[in-house]
Amino acid sequence: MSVNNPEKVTRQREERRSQILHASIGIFANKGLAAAKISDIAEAAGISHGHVYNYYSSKEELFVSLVKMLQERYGRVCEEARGREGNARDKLLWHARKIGEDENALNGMHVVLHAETIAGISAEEKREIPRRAVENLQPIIAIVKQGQEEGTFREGRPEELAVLYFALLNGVSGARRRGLGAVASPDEEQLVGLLCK
Amino acid sequence: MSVNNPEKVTRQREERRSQILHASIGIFANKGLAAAKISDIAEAAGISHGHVYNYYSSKEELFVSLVKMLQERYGRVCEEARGREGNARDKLLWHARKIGEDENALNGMHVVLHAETIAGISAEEKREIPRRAVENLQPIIAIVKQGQEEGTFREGRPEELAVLYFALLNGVSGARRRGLGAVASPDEEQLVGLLCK
Amino acid sequence: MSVNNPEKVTRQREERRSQILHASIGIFANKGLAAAKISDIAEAAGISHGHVYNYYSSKEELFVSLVKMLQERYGRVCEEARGREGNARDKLLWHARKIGEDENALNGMHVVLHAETIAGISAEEKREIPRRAVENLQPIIAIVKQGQEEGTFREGRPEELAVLYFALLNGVSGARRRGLGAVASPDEEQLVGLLCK
Amino acid sequence: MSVNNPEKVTRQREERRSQILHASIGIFANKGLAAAKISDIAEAAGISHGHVYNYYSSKEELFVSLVKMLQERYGRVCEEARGREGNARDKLLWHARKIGEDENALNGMHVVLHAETIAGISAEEKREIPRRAVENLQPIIAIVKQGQEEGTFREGRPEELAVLYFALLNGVSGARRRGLGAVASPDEEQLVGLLCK
DNA sequence: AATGAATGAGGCTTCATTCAT
DNA sequence: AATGAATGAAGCCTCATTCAT
Repeated sequence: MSVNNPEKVTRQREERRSQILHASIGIFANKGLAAAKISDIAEAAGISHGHVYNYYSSKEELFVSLVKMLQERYGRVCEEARGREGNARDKLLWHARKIGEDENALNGMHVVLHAETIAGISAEEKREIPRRAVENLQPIIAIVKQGQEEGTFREGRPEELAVLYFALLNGVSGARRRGLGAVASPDEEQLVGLLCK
Repeated sequence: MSVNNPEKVTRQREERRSQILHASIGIFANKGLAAAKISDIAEAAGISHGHVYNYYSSKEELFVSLVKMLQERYGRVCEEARGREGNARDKLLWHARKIGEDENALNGMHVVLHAETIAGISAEEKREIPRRAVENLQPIIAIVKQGQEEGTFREGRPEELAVLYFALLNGVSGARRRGLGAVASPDEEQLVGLLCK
Repeated sequence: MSVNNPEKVTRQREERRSQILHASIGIFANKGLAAAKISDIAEAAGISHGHVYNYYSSKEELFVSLVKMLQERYGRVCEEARGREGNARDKLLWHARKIGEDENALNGMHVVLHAETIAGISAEEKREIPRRAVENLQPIIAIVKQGQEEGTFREGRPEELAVLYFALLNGVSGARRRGLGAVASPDEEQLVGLLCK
Repeated sequence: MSVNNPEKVTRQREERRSQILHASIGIFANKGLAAAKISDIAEAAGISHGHVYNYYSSKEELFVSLVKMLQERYGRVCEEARGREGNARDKLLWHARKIGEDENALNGMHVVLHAETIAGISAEEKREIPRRAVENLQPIIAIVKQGQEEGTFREGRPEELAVLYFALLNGVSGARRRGLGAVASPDEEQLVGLLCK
């Protein structure tokens, strides 16, 4: 069957690539690139370790593919937030909740944040990562501008507020990933509230 | 000399331990425990790789010692901030600047934040790390309480505001460590300002 | 094939373990645990050094497995000797010849004899080794008793004669392994003869 | 003082060499050449590890010196046994007891017996060791001949009986070094008795 | 003489990657 | 496609040896 249906073959191949990629998020997030073993990822994906190499030529390529996918996915969420109906506060709240409720997204941020400092990936890819990060910040900047125009957001350069928002998002997700969640786990409303007057 | 002066020998030994420890901060911060090579650290410390083992019995012990030292040092800064003269805003500003101006402190936060999720360290040490993290949060919580009493800080549970402050500190230091610093680099005044009305 | 036949896979795995174990006898006998290199053993087994670790988790585990196997095999020879038809002298002669003609058995005695004094193996295993050694002495003791009842063996506590026999077996095999074989190489008949009147 | 008395300096140097040599017997006997650490030996000798190298240029040289010393000492005991007054049985009994009561001598046999199979010593030294061993066997052979002439010893080639005696001596000392001593510990009278009618 | 800090060669072990099945 | 046996590069760690004091 698959022999006779090249389109289906391609689709199945894409699905398998995606399966491996998603299985690797938690592994990379918890262990980092160096400590993550291909066999860990294969096990999480439910395949043999050798089979991973039929889809990705190396651990680094898998990692870079993952980072790219995560950044693009995160970028789409940012774009979607900006494009929503309503005021800036609601947009940002929707964004924070969208990220906060998705464990993969939280883990993904973690993965991405460490990708740049990492050895073993090509220089070109290393340049792409912060470029996409800056690109992904634009919709947030736009939302902040809207909020300032609406008079609900704090004053200050929108870029800086956007970075602070991103820092909060990461910091809070990190705190949850660790022990501080037991002390206090601020919700998204508080988080977004900090940017408002 | 060293034969005749045991006190000096002990001190020199401590200095060498400290030298290795400090040399390792940047390495661990940039690469993580798994990717950091003992030979990297030895090189940064200006000694041979074998000599490291005259001071630390393993890479893991070195890492755990570093995390402990960094947490204690961070804890002292937090305590000192709380104990200072003046209002809560000034205390927190002093704290943020103290951390922000010290590259080792920033790198150190990064090291510590990833220590807990890491394999290869004893269960006991793993428990100690979040315990010390929570302990170190107490002075910040106290400052937040003071700020709320003074009427300058936002309302909300002090614990949650303290966690948000910590998240901001980390997030901003992380953003500086990476490419976002080029877009915008919020200063400490803005950072602390978010917690104020 | 291997995919479809789990029984065969298991058997092949056992065979490979056994292959490594047997290859290691000569290495350990000639060099001892500390001086024996995993790469020596791998080379003797005809595989790469890394592959050894797919079958044994460490050099020590391999060594302990070897000692255990050798003791059990030696024990079976002792049991078989006791269970044979005939008088005590013939039984012991058969035993001495069985051991003497098998280079692996001779090397094996050598390995086992040094296992107990060795560092780097677990306390439990260290206790097991002399226990099995004593257990393996029992059939010899029984043969000595029979010989004394038949009136052909020397008087004395059977345990002590059995230990003397064991000492002779080892000592003669050791002498052969070394230079004294050139001077004189007593045969099994002489060896067993010493225990007889 | 020592500056002014070169003879005394030489003597003290010899004493220190001897001290190290004797301290090393137990270490080498228990661990073997490869596993014995210079620091173990230095500790047993009560000096610093670096100081050992003021007396021996390498671990191998120390080991070879030890083996030589032990063989010569053993040779003197053999010679003395042969030269004693009395019948062969008493001579051999005296010999066995002399060796048996001296822990260093027992450990020493153990050291020597493994010296030949060991790597890391020069080819010339490797040839010397069995040569001295054969040389040391001569007095025992002479005693055996005397015993056969006296009619108290078993028949057979004297060389072979001497080798058997040596095997017994080693085997019994080995059994004592290990667990079999708990089962039975044949005394020298029994040991020598085996060679007699 | 005596110490122990320092070096680096070498062996153990892991795991990314390949490849026969 | 899928498996896992097999390889070997690379990093941890030990310890023989050197050397400044």
